[in-house]
Amino acid sequence: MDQRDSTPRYRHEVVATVFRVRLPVTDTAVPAGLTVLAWQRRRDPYEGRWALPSGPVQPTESMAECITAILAAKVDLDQIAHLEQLDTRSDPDRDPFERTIATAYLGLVPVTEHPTLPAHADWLPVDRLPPMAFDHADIVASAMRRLRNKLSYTNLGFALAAPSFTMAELRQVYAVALGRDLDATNLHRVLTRRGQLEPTGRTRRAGREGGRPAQEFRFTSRTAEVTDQFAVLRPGPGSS
Amino acid sequence: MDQRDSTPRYRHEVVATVFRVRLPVTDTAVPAGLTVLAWQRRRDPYEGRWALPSGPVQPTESMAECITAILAAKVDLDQIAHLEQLDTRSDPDRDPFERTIATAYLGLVPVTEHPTLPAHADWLPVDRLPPMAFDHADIVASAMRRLRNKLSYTNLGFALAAPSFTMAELRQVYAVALGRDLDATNLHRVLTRRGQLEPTGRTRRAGREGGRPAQEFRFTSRTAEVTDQFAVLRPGPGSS
DNA sequence: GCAAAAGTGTTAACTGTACACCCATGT
DNA sequence: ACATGGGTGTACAGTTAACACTTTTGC
Repeated sequence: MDQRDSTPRYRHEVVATVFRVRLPVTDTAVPAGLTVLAWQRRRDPYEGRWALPSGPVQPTESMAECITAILAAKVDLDQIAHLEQLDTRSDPDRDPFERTIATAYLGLVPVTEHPTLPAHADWLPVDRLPPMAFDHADIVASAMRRLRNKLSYTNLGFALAAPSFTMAELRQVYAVALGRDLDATNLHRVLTRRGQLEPTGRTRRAGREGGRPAQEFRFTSRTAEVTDQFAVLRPGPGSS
Repeated sequence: MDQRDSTPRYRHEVVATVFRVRLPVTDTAVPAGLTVLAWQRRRDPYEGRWALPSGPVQPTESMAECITAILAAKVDLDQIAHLEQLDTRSDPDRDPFERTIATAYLGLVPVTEHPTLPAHADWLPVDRLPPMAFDHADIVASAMRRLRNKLSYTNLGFALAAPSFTMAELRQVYAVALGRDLDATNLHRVLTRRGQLEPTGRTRRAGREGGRPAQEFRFTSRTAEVTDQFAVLRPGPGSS
């Protein structure tokens, strides 16, 4: 703050970690799992390696505008249901070409969206990532931790699920995103108690093998909200 | 990533939000409360206003090293018990002089430490902040939210409290940091169950007005750890 | 003995998991 | 009718807030 003119300048990038749930498809070898949007680099450094979408911040735009513009080049913007900032990486050697400070973002695309990707871009399974350029593998790992935590205490599920769904479908989405199975009954109870869920009134037709038709639900809000106060040291129920 | 040579460069700063609990002192007008380290600017922009410690990232250092160096100029480094990154601000107009991207950090100093501050620096009460330079008031607000949340589900209390303390003292520290009162009994139970607390074996002498002598406690760990898994959608106790 | 402060125990509320059971539909 | 899957209810465990009660000290 004191030597304003002798201050060094740096390249500053934003890096997008966009997740999408891939559901299991019956009679298919395509594995279910969480996937992340990436593209294969066609120049040095790290030519041939997979990398997250990224790009430099332009002089008149904020990082939020920048990440938006970068994602617009890969997918349809309406398909990004949630976007939030993660941490900023500043290791001087993280870019072998020139020092670059990078701010990571977390983006979420609902299962129902199927963006037409440009060439050299694809959805990679997070549990079997190929070698990634720069520190991008580490960025994916930290974005995943953030997503899994936030699924627990926020309504972030809305950004992964379809606009309307049955509880069985929602359970599948959560199971894939969390990387473990969970009980649809209890998921319903928890989300309902928090006021995250409401029935659409419609009902699905039963499958070809019979079974009771499922109710259709939707999330009450489609913007990010904290719906569960952290577990402890909270004021009692009486003091709200 | 594509136009490597036409990429613009920016000043990049780190900004420190260092909190310290000020306990109530009997027979004194000094108000108890959470305080934040700041200094009064002596040059434009925002001459005369209060600002958080900040400074530009140097070419060969990471931001972590940079924030450390900046704080070393204000306080003793051993006195910073915890330091973590917050969000990064990129509004093109946040610095009227020249575009500057800034990464905020959260630092914590225990109540027992009384750093000798340089001239024009002071601890400001967060609930009665004077007008601040740049977006620093907003940074303080977001740092406070982070601190208060983390006190609930991590062992971060160790960074605010003394090395050893009675439960009454610890309750005071938490009450000031959280901005509301809480029960020493329950605080003890919660922290003990999580394994955050252990008795030192020593015991304090009673006050001059009598009363049972207090046990002395300390935190079992003095590095940041998440001690409470988020409340929900967790695997059951049986599946661990 | 009495007041003051620390520590213990008890109760009630809330939240989440596990699981048995009932319900609606297609064949 | 019966298999299939959706939905409801119940039991249980874990965690926390609230608060009365006991213990230990100084005066």
